[in-house]
Amino acid sequence: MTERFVVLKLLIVILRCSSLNMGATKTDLFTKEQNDMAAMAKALAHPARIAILEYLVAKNVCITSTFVEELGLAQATVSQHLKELKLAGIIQGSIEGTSVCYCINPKIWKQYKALFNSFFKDVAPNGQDCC
Amino acid sequence: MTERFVVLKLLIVILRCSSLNMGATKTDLFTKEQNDMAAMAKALAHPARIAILEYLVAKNVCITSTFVEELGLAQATVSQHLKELKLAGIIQGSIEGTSVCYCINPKIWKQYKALFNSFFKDVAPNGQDCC
DNA sequence: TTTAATTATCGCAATATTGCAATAATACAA
DNA sequence: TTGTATTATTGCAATATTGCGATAATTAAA
Repeated sequence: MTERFVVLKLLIVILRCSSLNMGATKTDLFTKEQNDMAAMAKALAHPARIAILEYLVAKNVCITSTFVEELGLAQATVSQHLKELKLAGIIQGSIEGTSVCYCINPKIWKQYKALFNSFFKDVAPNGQDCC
Repeated sequence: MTERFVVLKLLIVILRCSSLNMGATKTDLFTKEQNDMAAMAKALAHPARIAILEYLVAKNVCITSTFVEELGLAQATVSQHLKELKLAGIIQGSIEGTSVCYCINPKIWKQYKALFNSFFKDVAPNGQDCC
């Protein structure tokens, strides 16, 4: 009786989990705009990537080895963060000898700026309680 | 000879990993402002949380059960996302009977708006190559 | 062609996030 | 007090992210 119940529960768990993708974000529940907005935020969701972007905005260009010195992270780690930013489109790299020179992608940068700006619409400055 | 080498390598790995915090973000390498900016971005880095904020901006107030219907995620999952947004300070909840009524925290919302806006400084619209 | 310099990728371990069922906690009504 | 409705928390599994050593790939110089 109790045994049967346990077996049944186990089967349910197995069925549920074997239908896969457990633990991953359910992107299909949301609009493309919402998923894109979240993806943009994710690209900014690490202090190293914030630091990289701030540095590029201030200095215009920078090569990987300088980022490694500036950030204090291992070369492999920095390379990965740069890859993510490049994948998000917000920076671009051009090969310069044995180095790679990175800079902001101005077009995508402006898109980010515009989308974040329109996301943060003005809200009424109501009091402490909502309802 | 080879054996000694292997043992030494193992020891190095153990020492390195036992100094702990492996896999976690190295926040101490960055400024408070950079960590804060990344944390704000992280709060927005999920489509469900984007959807929640958009809904609140549009409708002003909303209770948990409505979010559950709107989002199509399980109640536990929605509750967790609301908790994260509350922890980030960007929303606030007030108990209304057996429900909890959520709304944007206008003060923090404006802070987010201002900080994202000042993060996306204007960049020169240079060409394809950086250097 | 060999060597040096620089960057990208692989493989692994640790931590973090996502999602949900089950259950606990809370507030109201009967 | 007991039951009902709603929300929060717990515990677990799956996936994602972070970090880095080792190594491969790429480019320029010798």
